[in-house]
Amino acid sequence: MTDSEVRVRIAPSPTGYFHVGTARTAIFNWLYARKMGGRFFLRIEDTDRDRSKREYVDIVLDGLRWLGLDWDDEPIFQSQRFDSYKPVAQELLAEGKAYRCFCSPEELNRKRQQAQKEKRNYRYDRTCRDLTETQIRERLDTGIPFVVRLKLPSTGTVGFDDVVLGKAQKAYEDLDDFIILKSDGNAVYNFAVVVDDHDMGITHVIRGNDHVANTYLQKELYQALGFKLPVFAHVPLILRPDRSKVSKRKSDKGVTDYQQEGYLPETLLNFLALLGWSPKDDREKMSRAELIEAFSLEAINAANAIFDPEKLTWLNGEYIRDKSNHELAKLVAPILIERQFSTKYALETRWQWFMQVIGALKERCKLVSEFADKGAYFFIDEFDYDVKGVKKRFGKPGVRENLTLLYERFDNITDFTEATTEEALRELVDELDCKPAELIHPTRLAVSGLTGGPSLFLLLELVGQQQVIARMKRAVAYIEKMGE
RNA sequence: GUCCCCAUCGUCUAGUCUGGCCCAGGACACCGCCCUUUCACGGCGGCGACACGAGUUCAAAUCUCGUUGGGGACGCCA
Repeated sequence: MTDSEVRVRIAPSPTGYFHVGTARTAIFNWLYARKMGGRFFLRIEDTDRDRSKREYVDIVLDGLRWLGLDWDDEPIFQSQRFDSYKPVAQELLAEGKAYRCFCSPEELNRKRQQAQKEKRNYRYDRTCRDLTETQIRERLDTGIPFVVRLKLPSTGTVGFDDVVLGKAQKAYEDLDDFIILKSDGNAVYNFAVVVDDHDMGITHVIRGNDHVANTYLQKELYQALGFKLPVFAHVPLILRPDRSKVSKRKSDKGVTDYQQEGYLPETLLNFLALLGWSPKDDREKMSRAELIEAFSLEAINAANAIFDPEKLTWLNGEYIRDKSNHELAKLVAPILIERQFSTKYALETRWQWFMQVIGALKERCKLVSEFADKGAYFFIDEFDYDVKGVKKRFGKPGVRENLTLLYERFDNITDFTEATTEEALRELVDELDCKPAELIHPTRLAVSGLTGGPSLFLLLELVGQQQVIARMKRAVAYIEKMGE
């Protein structure tokens, strides 16, 4: 690694859910690395065995891959670095910058509750900070478990420069001699992060602003250890419409959910990149390359942002319309197969037709899954009629007769196309001396079950002569039954 | 509760650092109109914000202070 090289990382903890906030932080880190010609690393923070499961790691990895956020080198697992922390803590202990604390969790808890009761702000009272050598020996010999705490000054302030927030500072009085090593000898998050970031040569720490409180503590560690301080950039949080933090517990959607619902990776990448950051011009739709080109840490906002699902959906519609029919067909096929609307074989043998169907539906779909929702009738014959549509289109007098006359004409067409079906319908319109709409709407409902959709004549051609006639007959029978 | 951070349309934001070009620009959503066999797409137009109060200044969305509101952190979790 060279001195000038930018090295950033995303450090997710695998909880079985790929948080949009994590994804957005990953995007910012990735964009910055790619923009600066630097390196983007992945570090899995899996030291909490209770919560971290192996298969959960894949959820994060798959999500990152799906978004196209390629990371450099192999991911680093914090759980495999357990041994790296202890020696560093020993060093701190030896230098008198840290000390052993023999206070029991119960005792601490009691004090914490007491403080809360008295409405005081709780801080560790530093009971063990000035234990003599012999006192420490005694306790060690008795086998009392201990944690290691970092010594902090009691007066003055800590501060750091943040690219997003500017200067942030806090009084030492509000800070604790925090624990760096648990009684089981393992590192606590704030300690592990500093050691890891240093060992990985991280130059820029770009993370959510829910970490600013940690940063003051971590800065103390950097100083005690003589490590070079990285550049900090605390990015705003993503909030739900009710302004609270997006979370799995509130059953908010994760990246995986958006993927499954039919959102495109380029949509999510683009949308998330624009939450808390802006290119400073009017661009809303930006490609990967444009995002990299325009990105800068300085342009990141300090204010938290609310996730607007409607805007996300709009953007997705934009991206869908940009895609070729072939690309979309490839994305829609698995959904059709999964819903048993079609089979792989059937789609492959009618690929040209399938692409036409996709083309007909394209500007009406904002989600990939909508092609299956709104175009089911292209693949299956059994569908219900839209309830409102039935009232409006099948309820009028003469509809049954007109539909009958029309399908008879359709039956006589030798080359059943968009043009010939239109010709046949318009001819009948002339003879009946009615409005085109009087035939068009009931026919659409009969053939598709819906009141809206692609141009009727294109729709007829794509559904095919036999199906069209069969469905119109079915509709006539249905209307007859209605009348009874 | 304590500490920290934040504050422009309902939402995402430009403008704030480097006061005047801003009676505030764009986008989503919403509402109209146009296109049209429907639904969409597209085009055009509309609605809609500088949280409040002081101060500094010839001039404040922009600077300062306060108030209010919102968020976050307060674990031998990460």
